[in-house]
Parts: sequence; C-alpha cells; structure tokens
Amino acid sequence: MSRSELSETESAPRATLAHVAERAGVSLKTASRALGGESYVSAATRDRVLTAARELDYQRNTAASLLASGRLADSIGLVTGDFTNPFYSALAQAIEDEIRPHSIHLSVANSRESAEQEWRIVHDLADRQTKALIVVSAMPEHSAYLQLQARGIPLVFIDRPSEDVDADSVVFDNREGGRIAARHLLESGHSRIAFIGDYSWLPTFRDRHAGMADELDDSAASGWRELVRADAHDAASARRHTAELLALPEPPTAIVAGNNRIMLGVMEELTAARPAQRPAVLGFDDVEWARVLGISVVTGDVEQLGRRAAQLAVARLADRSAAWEQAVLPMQLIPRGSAERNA
Amino acid sequence: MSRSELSETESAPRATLAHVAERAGVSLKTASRALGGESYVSAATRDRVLTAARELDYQRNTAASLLASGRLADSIGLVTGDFTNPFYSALAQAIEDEIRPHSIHLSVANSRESAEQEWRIVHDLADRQTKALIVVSAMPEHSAYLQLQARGIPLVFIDRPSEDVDADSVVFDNREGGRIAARHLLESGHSRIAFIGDYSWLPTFRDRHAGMADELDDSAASGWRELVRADAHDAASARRHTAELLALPEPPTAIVAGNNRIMLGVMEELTAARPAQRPAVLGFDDVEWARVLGISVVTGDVEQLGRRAAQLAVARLADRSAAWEQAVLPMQLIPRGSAERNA
DNA sequence: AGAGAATATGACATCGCTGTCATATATGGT
DNA sequence: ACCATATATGACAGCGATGTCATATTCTCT
Repeated sequence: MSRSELSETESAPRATLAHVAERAGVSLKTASRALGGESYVSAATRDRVLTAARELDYQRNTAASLLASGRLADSIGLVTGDFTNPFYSALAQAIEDEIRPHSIHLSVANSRESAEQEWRIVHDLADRQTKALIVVSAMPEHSAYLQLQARGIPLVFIDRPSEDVDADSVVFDNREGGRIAARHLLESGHSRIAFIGDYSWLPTFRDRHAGMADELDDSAASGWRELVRADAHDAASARRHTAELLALPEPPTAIVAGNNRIMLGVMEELTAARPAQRPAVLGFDDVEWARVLGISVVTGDVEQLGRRAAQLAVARLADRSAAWEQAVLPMQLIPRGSAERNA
Repeated sequence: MSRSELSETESAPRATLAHVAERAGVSLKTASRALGGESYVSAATRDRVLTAARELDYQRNTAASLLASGRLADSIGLVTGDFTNPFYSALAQAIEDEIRPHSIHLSVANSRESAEQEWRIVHDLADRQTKALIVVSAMPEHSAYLQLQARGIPLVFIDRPSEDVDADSVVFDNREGGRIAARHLLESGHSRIAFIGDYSWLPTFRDRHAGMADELDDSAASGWRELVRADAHDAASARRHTAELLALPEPPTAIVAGNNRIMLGVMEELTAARPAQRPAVLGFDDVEWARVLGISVVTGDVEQLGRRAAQLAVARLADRSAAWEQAVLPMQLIPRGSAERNA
C-alpha cells in the first residue's frame, strides 16, 4: 500500500476528504460535516468546503464512510434471465417493493439464461457489496453455490428450486398448474393437446409436464406426448415449434404455452399463419397483453413470489440458524375464452 | 464508537473476522485468506476457518473489505417509475448490459412516478454506495438535484430532460416523433385525430403534443385539440379516456396513445367495448405485444437510450470536467396496419 | 455584565479488513 | 544431503471516512 503524501501536487488521481479539508483550510471533521450535511457548520465554511470539493472533483469513498459510520450498506442481489421478460421484471419490482422499507437496496444482474454467465455474476455480486442473493437459476445443478453458503451469503432460489443444495426457495405449484391446464382443456373437449415448453431440464418444465401427464395420460387426449415440444425458451423458437405443429397431418386443437415467451411466439405464429383451424391457446404466466388478446392462462401470483423470496432473504440476514423454508405458492386458472374456442 | 473487547461472550451481535480467526486458532490474515479464497492456505486450515465462520454466522463487512483492498464497489443507481412498465425494464436491461463489462453494478429503485418518493430514493442511493445516478424523473423541477451534483454525484436524466439543472441527458426526439405520428395519420386520411397523453407537465408529453401541433393545426384535422386528453399515465385512466372519446357524438377515427401504458388501456377498452366504428390506433413506444396485435407505433431505440445514458454516466465517473452532453435519439414509424384501418 | 446554552471547530481513535513483507516449513531436483 | 522453490502463516500498517469528546466562540436572557 503506498503512502499518500498529501502534497499539493497538481494531478491527484482521486481527491480524498483530507485534500478537500486542506484546500478549504478546515479540519477533516469539519469538511466531513459540511459534505455530510450535518448541522453546526457555518454557512461560510460550508461553502468553502463545497467549493473545494467541487474543484477537486471529490467523491466520498463510500466504503470508508460506511465502515466509519457503522452503517452497513445492505443490498440484495437478484439474478434473473433477462429483464425484457415481464415475468422477471415483475419479480424485480415485487422484491424491490418488499425490501425498500428495510432500506435494503436491490442490485440486479441478468444471466441471459447462461449457466456460466450466472456463475460469473453471482461471484461478482458476492465479492462486492451483496449481502444475500435471490436467484432464478439457469444452472442445472447448484453444487457451486455451496461455497457461497459457506461464505455466509444467504441464498434464495426463486421460481426454480434447487434439487441439490439446501436453501430457501419459493416456487409455484407447477405440477398442480399442469393439472389445471390439462383439466381445463379436457373439459373444453380437446383431445389433441400440444405442449410447448421451456428447457427440458428446468424444474418448471418438468413439473408442468408431469402435471399434464397426471391428467392426460389416461384421458381422451392420451396421445398428447407426441405433441410435446421442449427447449423453446424464446419467442422465436416457440414460433417455429408452433409452425411445425400446425403443419402436422392432424394438428393439435389446443396448444399449451409453457411460459410467456412461448405464448408470445405462439401468438405471433398464429397471427402470421392464420391457419384454417385456429387452435385454442392456454398459456402459463399472466402478462398484460393476455388480457387484451383474451388468452386464458394458468398463473400464480408473481408479486407474492417475489415478496416471499425477499422476505426469506431478509429473515435470513437476521437469523441464519432457522430451518430452510420451501414456500410453494398455488397456481390458478384465469379463463378468458382462448382455450375454449374451436373446441 | 464503542470499544470491542473481543471477549468470548456468548452473544456476539456481529461476528468479525477477528472472532473467526480466534476461534479457528489462526491469525487474522490467514482467516482472511481462507474466506477470500486466496491460495497458500492448507486445506485443513481453510476448513477450520470456514467452520468457525459458519458457526459464528460470520459475514464479511463489505465496506471494510472494499476500503482495505482499494477496490471501489462502483454501482450506478437507476430510478424509474415502475418495472412493470416494459419501457423501464428494457431500459434497465440495456443499462445493465452496458455497465457490466466495466464491472459496475446496477441498483434499481422505483419512484412509482411520485416526486417525493423519487427524492427519498435518490437521497437514499446517494447516501449509500451509489456513484452515479440515472433518473427518469417524475419531478417537474429539479433544483433539488443541485445538491447532489455539489456532492459530486454524476447525474444523467433519461427520457425526460431537465429544464432547470445542467446535467447529461439522453432523450428521444419527441417533437419529431409527434410530427411523424401526425403525418402518418394524415396521410392515411384521418381528420378526427385524438391524442391521449401522459401527465401534461412531462417534457415527453409536451414535445409529442407540440410535434403533432406542427402538423395538425393547419391541416384537415385542425380540430384535433378538442380531442386531446392528458394525465393518463396508467392503463386504467387511458381506458376511461378512450371510452369517453368513443362516446362523443362524432368520435375520433384515430387515437394516438402517448405511451405503452396508454396504448394498453386503449386496446383494452376497444376490445371490451367493440365500437361499431373501430378507430385506428397509433402508439408511442414499442412493446412486444404490439407486434402480435399489429399496432403501428412511433418509437425510438430504447436499448440505445439506456446504453447511451450508461455510457455518459460511466464517462462522467472518469472525468467530470467534460461539458454536459445532451443526446437526442431519433424516433421512427413502425407501420403495422393499425393506423391505416378504417381511415 | 455574567452565566448558561447554542453554535463551530478540531484532535484523535477507530471501524474491519487486506496488502506488504518477513518468516517458517515442506518439497524437489541433483 | 543441500540448496532453491513452493507453500503456509503471521505481524503490522493503513485504506478514508466518522464518532466521541474537548475546546473555542457566539448568542441569549436575566
């Protein structure tokens, strides 16, 4: 560590409070008071300090400030796939709403659904100011997270639970969601039901798929498994899958879209292709435009999902001896007509 | 400041590295190495330290860590209205993409379009670790930001410029956007053109409105000013305005929606009300569902908007002597058919 | 005018951690 | 065996700010 001489050289890389104080001709503490907006500083002095600070391009060193004042800059990190996905941004909103009253900040970072990127980000966050992490993980297995836990950083898996690491998690009851979707379509008289889903290794995909199987395997729509398409995380690939399904000799009469990205792709294709027999559509995740388009969806309360995760993270910060909590939130059907059409 | 005795009392409020080291029977530095993942620590020692850390619920004090290591935890704060608005979340995404390579973090906070809340948030961010602020301001005037600048915190106004504070800003050319919208509708043969806009004090509203005036006041649609409705920031109020416009003796043949929230409200009302003469719709801001619904929009490149703002903030961090920059990005029409219908 | 409060300012230790440098022990090659 | 490396560990100072406490310097108000 190099010794700083406080000499009045012309090119100081970073001005420190000492420089400002020297320039303003006051003590360190007085300068601190002026910059910090404390009382008991005369107007003249304050002005001199502020001017000196401006002239020197002074920026308070937050780390030093926090350390000295004992305040700890709590900040929670949120790692999701991509904020252009309204599911994730709604999550961020809910979490921020929940933690602001605790005066905890939210740092966001996006993995773009890449495991490597996720790992890099998580490390970066952990190395810096983040006190706890809330993660929608794009990693198939999570043993790497063990070292974070060992470092004492609370971890909350959200939307996608971890199967190999003990940690708090908040998820929807996706299996039941799958059943609800299947039941609704069966009741609407569909017998050729397709499912376009996420990455097949995702717990959300697997659970929703399993739930549908619960209802469909022994039903009038028992041939459904031939109509399952997976690994469509973005709208473009969902669109391709849709086109493919529509081109089948006997196309599905109903399509279940595994998430809102997929729902978007399906709708884009249906809009563009205008098939003679427009299949019914049932989506997972609710989004604002589903209302406008009258698309029925199976969804959970995303705000709750986020808030619950934030609560767990905050609680962990205070007491990490508590037992892991696995919160499971219900899903429900919001019928809007799209799944009943053309039954 | 209280003196810590390092006594082996049972209820330590926060374990410090010294406690961990003591418990593991190693020096401070060795404990630091083990926790920090440095090399040159034997496996046995590392285990002992990690165990001690876990037992004591140790959390590294980030402020101290950053201070000692000289790293500065750069973090930029983004203040927007509400992340459920895809415009804002797209902005966040773009900013995050831009600053991550600089290993700067993004802290997000939402004002919910309340000036007071914005002020509270901004202060909070400034008091903590945030090095620079990017703000979509909900404040009609910004003199309050002067003290932040005096404190040396770079400020970038985004989407909504400030008229009273000198700072960097990045905005769209909204006036030209208004002209483009008006021209397009005129060319499509409309003569009763309505405009439902944001809060009337917003620069975005005023500029778009002015741009429309440029084209419409002396045109076939010169009566348009009677069909202007303002202060509809959310979908619900936009919906009410739409209903009102549709109920006029001579309803508009085209509606311009001042932003994506408003566009949503307009579409909801049109879907629900199914008017005999469905007016053409032209929106500001592009959103994913506008494609599906075939809604023509006037928009700028939101990703550029965010990236540019982030670049300015980052540049400011390095050199705050540069002149203020006012970046203005172009807007363009994306025709999708909705504005030409029923002309 | 003088006592007591309010206002201004400074000296100094200290927050909790990591960088530097010194030292000690293990390992390996010849 | 012996010296050169590689591996492990610790002592200590110092990061840049703020809290505490002491000390001056005004202001009141009798």
